[in-house]
Amino acid sequence: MRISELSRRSGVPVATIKYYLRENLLPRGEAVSATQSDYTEDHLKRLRLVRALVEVAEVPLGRIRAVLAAVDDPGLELHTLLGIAQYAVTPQFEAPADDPLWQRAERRTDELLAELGWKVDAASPARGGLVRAVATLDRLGTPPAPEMLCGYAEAAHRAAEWDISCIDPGAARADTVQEVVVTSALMGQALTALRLLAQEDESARRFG
Amino acid sequence: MRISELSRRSGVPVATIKYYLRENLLPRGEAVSATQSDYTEDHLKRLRLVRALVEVAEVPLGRIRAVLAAVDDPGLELHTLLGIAQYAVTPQFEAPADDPLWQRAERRTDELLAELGWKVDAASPARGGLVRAVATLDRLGTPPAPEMLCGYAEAAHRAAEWDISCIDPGAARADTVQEVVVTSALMGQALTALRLLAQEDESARRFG
DNA sequence: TAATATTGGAGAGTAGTACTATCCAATGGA
DNA sequence: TCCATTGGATAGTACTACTCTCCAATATTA
Repeated sequence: MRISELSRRSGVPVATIKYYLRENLLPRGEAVSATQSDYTEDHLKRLRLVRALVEVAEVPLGRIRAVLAAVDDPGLELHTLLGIAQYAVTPQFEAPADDPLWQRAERRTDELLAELGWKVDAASPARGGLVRAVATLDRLGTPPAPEMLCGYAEAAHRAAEWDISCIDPGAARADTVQEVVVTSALMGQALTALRLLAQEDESARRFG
Repeated sequence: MRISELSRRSGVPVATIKYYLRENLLPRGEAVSATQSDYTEDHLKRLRLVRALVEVAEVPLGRIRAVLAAVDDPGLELHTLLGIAQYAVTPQFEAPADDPLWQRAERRTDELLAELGWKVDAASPARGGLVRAVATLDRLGTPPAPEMLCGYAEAAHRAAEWDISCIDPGAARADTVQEVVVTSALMGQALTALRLLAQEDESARRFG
C-alpha cells in the first residue's frame, strides 16, 4: 500500500508518518520507484503500536525507539525484553546524593522487598520509582504505613501474575514480543484507571 | 523567611519560585517593604506539594493550579475533592465518534463495572481512561481477557481500600485535604512501580 | 556611610518534545 | 497531457516549564 492508504487506515497524518520514518520509528517501505514505496500490513501494525505508546501510554519517542529496537532484536530473551519494556515506560531521574530522607526510603523499600521475597535488580528503574514515591511522601509529612505498602504490594503482585501468565513462551516470538510490551504499558494504564474507579466507589460508599 | 531561605530549604531555584508566584501556584508572601516579603512554613509546605506533583506525579502545572484551588476551597466535601484530585491526575482526551471498536470497549467496561457493582460516574475521567486502554489493546489485536480485567479490578480495589481507609474524616481539614491529593497521586506511582517489580520477580521465576 | 548584595517585579529568552507546513523534482494515473 | 501524489529535506509551530536579564528599591556589611 502507499503512504496515503497507510495514513487513511491508521488515522495518522501523512506528515506524521514521514516524521516517524525520519526518526526511525517506522522502517521505510520497499522503494518501487523514485516517488513511491510499498508499505505492508507490518508497517500498519508497527504504526499502531507507536501511536498506542505515544497516545495512551505517553511514552516519549526516544524511549519508543529503544523499545522497538528490542522488539526487533531476535537474540533477546523474554525476561530481558520485559526489562527493556519496563525501562522504557519508567521515567528516569537521578537520586539525590546524601539525602537522609532518601536513604531512609531506600532502607524501607529494601526491607519491604526482602519481606516479600521479591528478587529484583537493585538498579531496576521501578525500584528507583518506588523509593522516590516513598521519599516524597515522607518529605510531605505523610510517610506510607508499612502495612499499606505491603497491601499495595499484594495488589501489585496479583496484577503482575496476570501479566506474566498471559505470556506464552512457546508462541511465535514476533507476536509474543509485542504482546509483552503492550501488556506492560497498557494494562498499567488500565490498573491506574481501575484504582481511581475503585476509589470513587469506595469514597461514595463511605462519604458520599 | 525571605525568598532565598525558601529556595534553600526547598531546593527550588529562586527564579522558579518567582515563576510559581506569577503563575499563582504559590501565594505571595506578606509584603514587609518594597523589596521584601515574608514567607511562612505554609509557603514551604505548598512549594513542596507543587514540586512533588510536578516531579514525581508529573502533573502539568495547569492541573496543579486546579488542584490547589480545590485544596483551598473550604466549602468542598471530601468526596468532591477526591474527584477533583483524580480529574487532575488523569490525562484528558476526547472519545472518537462512531468508532465500533471504541463502543465495544465501552460496553465491556460498563459490563465489568456492573459485575463489580461499582457505582461510578459515567463521565468519570478514569472510566474514559479504562475504555481507552481496552480499546487500544483491542486495536492492537490483544484484547484483555474478561477474567484478567476482573483480576486487575480486584487488585485495584485492594489498593483503593487502603487509600480510603487512610482518610480520617474527623481530622483537621487542611491536613486531610493535602493527604487525599498526595495519596491519590503518589501512591499511584508506588503501585505502578510495585507492579513492575512484581513482574520482574515473577518473570525471573518463570523464565530467568 | 559607602560598597555590595538581595529582593520583587516584569519581560524576554531558552530547551525539549512532537509534530506540521512548505517546497521540490520525479513520477503516476485519468 | 496535466494534475495529484510521493519521497525527501528543511523550516516553522505549539506547548510546557522553566531560566535569564534587567531595574530600581532596599538590606546588609565593611
